[in-house]
Amino acid sequence: MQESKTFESICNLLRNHSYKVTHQRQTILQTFMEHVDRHLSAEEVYMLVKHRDPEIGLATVYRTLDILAEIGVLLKNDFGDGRSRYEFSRKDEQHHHHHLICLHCGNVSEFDDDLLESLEAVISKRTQFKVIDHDLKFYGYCKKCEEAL
Amino acid sequence: MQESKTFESICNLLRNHSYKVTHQRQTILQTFMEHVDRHLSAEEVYMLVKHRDPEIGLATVYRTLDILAEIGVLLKNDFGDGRSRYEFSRKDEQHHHHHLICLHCGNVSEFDDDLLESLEAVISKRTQFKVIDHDLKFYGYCKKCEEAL
DNA sequence: CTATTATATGACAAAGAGACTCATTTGCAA
DNA sequence: TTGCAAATGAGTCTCTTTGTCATATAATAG
Ligand SMILES: [Mn+2]
Ligand SMILES: [Mn+2]
Ligand SMILES: [Zn+2]
Ligand SMILES: [Zn+2]
Repeated sequence: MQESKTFESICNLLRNHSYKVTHQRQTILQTFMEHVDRHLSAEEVYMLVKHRDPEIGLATVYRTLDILAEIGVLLKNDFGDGRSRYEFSRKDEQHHHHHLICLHCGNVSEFDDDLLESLEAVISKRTQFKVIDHDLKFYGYCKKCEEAL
Repeated sequence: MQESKTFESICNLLRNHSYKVTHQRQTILQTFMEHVDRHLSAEEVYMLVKHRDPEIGLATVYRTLDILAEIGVLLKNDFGDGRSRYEFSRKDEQHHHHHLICLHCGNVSEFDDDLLESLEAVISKRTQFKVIDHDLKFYGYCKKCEEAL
């Protein structure tokens, strides 16, 4: 049974992993939940969070994002811009979506597809490599930038 | 007509892009050609190069690798270990291979497949995104590590 | 072959993301 | 309410990569 990721369920998830549900972690989580569709960096989260509670430190943001990724609430991405970017992990996706990264404006959009599952099987069969996960990114130009050129 | 990537042809490629063929660039290139199958970081190249010419500076290695990637001689990869890794670009591959990264020992192996070409076409059709390039990595365990666990 | 000059180089400093340190604070279980 | 392990914030530190600049050197013209 797949538990839906409400604020409360995530707090419980923290407790189940014996992490304390601190005021700071709640604020960071709440802030993140208001930007479900975005791919935020630690610094960006820090800025958003500071608006709600200026006392929170950057190190705490880094630590909290790490923990949320570790317990499966967030996904940590690397889009090649020199900083990690986090997004809310959808409750209903067994294997995650792919990313379309615009080489001009940096905008990140998404693409769903399960073709990679079969490719993982091919790899495990053809090579001696046991595949656990994959990461697929497409680089190109978004509609807006393509039209502007 | 595909020119084969000999040492001389790459020197000419540098000249054609109005880059000077300096002693340092030749040494770095020669060193790289002795490790065709590896995915070297700038620091690793620096160490190998220092053996042949201890006078070469790290900044020059960084700059040279950048240039060689820019003119298509090298490919710049990010395997998530916090540093860029370069490899010789094969003359005969229109679209590059994928990488299998071991989560235990960090070893990188390769996998050839052209399934992604068709996926790029699907994306360009289904979304408004103009795909230029892609990057596919698989994470898991290499034969050696899988057996040892 | 020599002079000219734009480019390249090496040493060093600096930037930027993120991890580490440690004194102080706080969640939470007893 | 108390006790204490865990968490926090401020600052320091590490590491990769880029920037600066005085000096050196390919490439080119004469
Ligand atoms: Mn996403
Ligand atoms: Mn490779
Ligand atoms: Zn764009
Ligand atoms: Zn391994």
